[in-house]
Amino acid sequence: MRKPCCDKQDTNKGAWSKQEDQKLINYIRKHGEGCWRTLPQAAGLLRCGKSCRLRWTNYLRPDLKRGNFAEDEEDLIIKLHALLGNRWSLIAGRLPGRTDNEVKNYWNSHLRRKLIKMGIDPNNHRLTHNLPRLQIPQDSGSATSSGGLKSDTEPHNDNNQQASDAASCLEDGPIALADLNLDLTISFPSSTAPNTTPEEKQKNTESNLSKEPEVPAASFTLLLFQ
DNA sequence: AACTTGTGCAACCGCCTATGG
DNA sequence: GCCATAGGCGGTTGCACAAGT
Repeated sequence: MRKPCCDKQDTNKGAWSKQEDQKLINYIRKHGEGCWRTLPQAAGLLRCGKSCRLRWTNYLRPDLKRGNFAEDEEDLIIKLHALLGNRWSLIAGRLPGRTDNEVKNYWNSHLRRKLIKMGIDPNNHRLTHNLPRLQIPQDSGSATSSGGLKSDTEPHNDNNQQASDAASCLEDGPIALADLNLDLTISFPSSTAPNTTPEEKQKNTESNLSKEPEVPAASFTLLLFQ
């Protein structure tokens, strides 16, 4: 039913060459972003529009930071992930110069492991029952779980001192998250009924967020750290 | 030196949503 | 309201390189 986004047999795949990059940069400098479907032909590229968009947004955009993530960026990613789950584009939206792909990769390759090492389940940001090294999950669903804010109750393991720096905001578990939720609920106009449950509030908050990604990063961050 | 395993990252795929006719 | 299309998103893959044996 749906047509492919491009004629696959006429397009290049795989890594981009310098010439291709240059063509794309030149074209976008001249004509700006947009109309990705027709862009490849107009720019003289044998790529599909999606590929061009991805290359531009993830790699060629001039405002990209690149390089290692700073500690405060790490913290912010962890906090936002606890709040938003795998909504990488939303998370990346709060990190100037970072792309969703970059954040996602960094999470999967660094932060997930880091949390696991500290004995924190990266999916729900709660302390795990056992000592970390005894239960490194093979996969834990490959971060497929939607959200990461499951409401399964988990006793707080007071003996586990390892959950510190990066996860410090989550030391109090659900309580800390609830505070964050409250802040966010206040920050966005919402039709939420006064006596909605925390879960409902969370849901509403999330849907507001996904509908209004243009909320200024600064105000969001401020609220987040209040 | 050769091989294996692990890691990081760019890119692709398929699905979902928004939009316009 | 329905349909087609473009754009966007998250999950996954594949490759290059590093580290370990």
